[in-house]
Amino acid sequence: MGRPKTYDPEAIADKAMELFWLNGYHGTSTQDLVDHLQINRYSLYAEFGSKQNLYEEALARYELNVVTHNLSAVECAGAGIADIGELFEAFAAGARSPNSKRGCLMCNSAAELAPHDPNSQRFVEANVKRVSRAFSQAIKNAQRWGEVTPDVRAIEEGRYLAVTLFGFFVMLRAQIEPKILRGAAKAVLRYLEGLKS
Amino acid sequence: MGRPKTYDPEAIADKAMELFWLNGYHGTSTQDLVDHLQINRYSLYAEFGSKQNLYEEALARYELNVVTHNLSAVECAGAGIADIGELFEAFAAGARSPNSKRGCLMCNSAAELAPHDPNSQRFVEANVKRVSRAFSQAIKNAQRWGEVTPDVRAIEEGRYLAVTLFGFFVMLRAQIEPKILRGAAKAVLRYLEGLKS
DNA sequence: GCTATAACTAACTGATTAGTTAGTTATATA
DNA sequence: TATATAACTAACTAATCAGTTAGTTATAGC
Repeated sequence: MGRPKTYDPEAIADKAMELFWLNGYHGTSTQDLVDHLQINRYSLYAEFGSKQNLYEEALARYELNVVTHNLSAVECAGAGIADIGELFEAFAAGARSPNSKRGCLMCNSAAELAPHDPNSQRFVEANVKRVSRAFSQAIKNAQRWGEVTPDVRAIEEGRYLAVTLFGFFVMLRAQIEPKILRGAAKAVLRYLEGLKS
Repeated sequence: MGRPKTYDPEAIADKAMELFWLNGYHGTSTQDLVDHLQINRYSLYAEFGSKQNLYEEALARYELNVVTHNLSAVECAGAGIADIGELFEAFAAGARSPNSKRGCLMCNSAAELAPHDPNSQRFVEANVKRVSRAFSQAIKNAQRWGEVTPDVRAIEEGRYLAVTLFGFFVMLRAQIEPKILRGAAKAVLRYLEGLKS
């Protein structure tokens, strides 16, 4: 009963995610949200409670949708070294493209909010662990079928690749010259080759 | 002539740098600056013009003092592979230490302001290039005295290391579990060893 | 069609934002 | 010691911040 909502809560959260992703938490005002989301101020607060809460909703949806999409090839059961390399090449290829300056919402949140907001910190840390595990799992896969030598420490290498990926995200967001990322990606590929022998 | 300043402009800029470093640009209000710097509101604006201007002053001083200090071992003429490794080990060792959550001001600026502020972007890009060059120069040094094989592409590897270092900074700022950075640092050391053969 | 319910509109709150200004005070020079 | 100069204090501005509220409207169930 009662008047039905004229908005779709998930669609609103997705649009909020886009705004926070591009402009950051402090760089996105509630007025920006009201202006760009198809929702009025009252309903925004009735639905999400606070700006902070909506931001956390955005982080959750980013993890669920964007990260899952970006990591799909590396997280799949048959992932190997080539899939890791292609991930880095793809991000390097996107340098200074229209959407690249959004970087990664988790990375942006790490720099802007994580040191002062425990909730954001947990989201970021969970994301880092997920990415680390995805990489190390892909390396373990490659070890299982003999592509990578058994002496390689998959967990440490996975953490290393995760940290490096966050470095790529920072470069994308700062619109650093593409040649920097292309050079870095080439080095990543050679490093990955080195795991094989 | 006229009444003398009761403050030291450089000391004020340094304190501003500390605040921006810890809390970010949007996270530091002019009131915060007035409260924590030994300067009154009028003089703050008379001396620095605007918050934005003071922030750029802070970036410049960070580059001049902090970055120069952190890179000193790698930028010196006799730097080699060991100096690069020690740099990463030192940052990894600082994970979750009191000051580590400041991360790196250039990295924080990259995530918060660079995509929307051309001036900040230039500071960040210049810093990335400086760090890249420092690493590649150290690799070239090592090649000159035969520590590193001549086929290693020093420039690309330097860019790679710079990107990875920014990844470390993000992890420090987000207070990620120390074991992640320790694992990553170990992998960096093995990677550096790999340059030798 | 009546009524309970919940979402709507739009104006509002007090706090905080970056930045300014009028009037006061301290010093170097003459 | 008189004066020009520049930094000081403290109150002020208009805009914006996140969040609230009173009154209106649309719908589902009866």
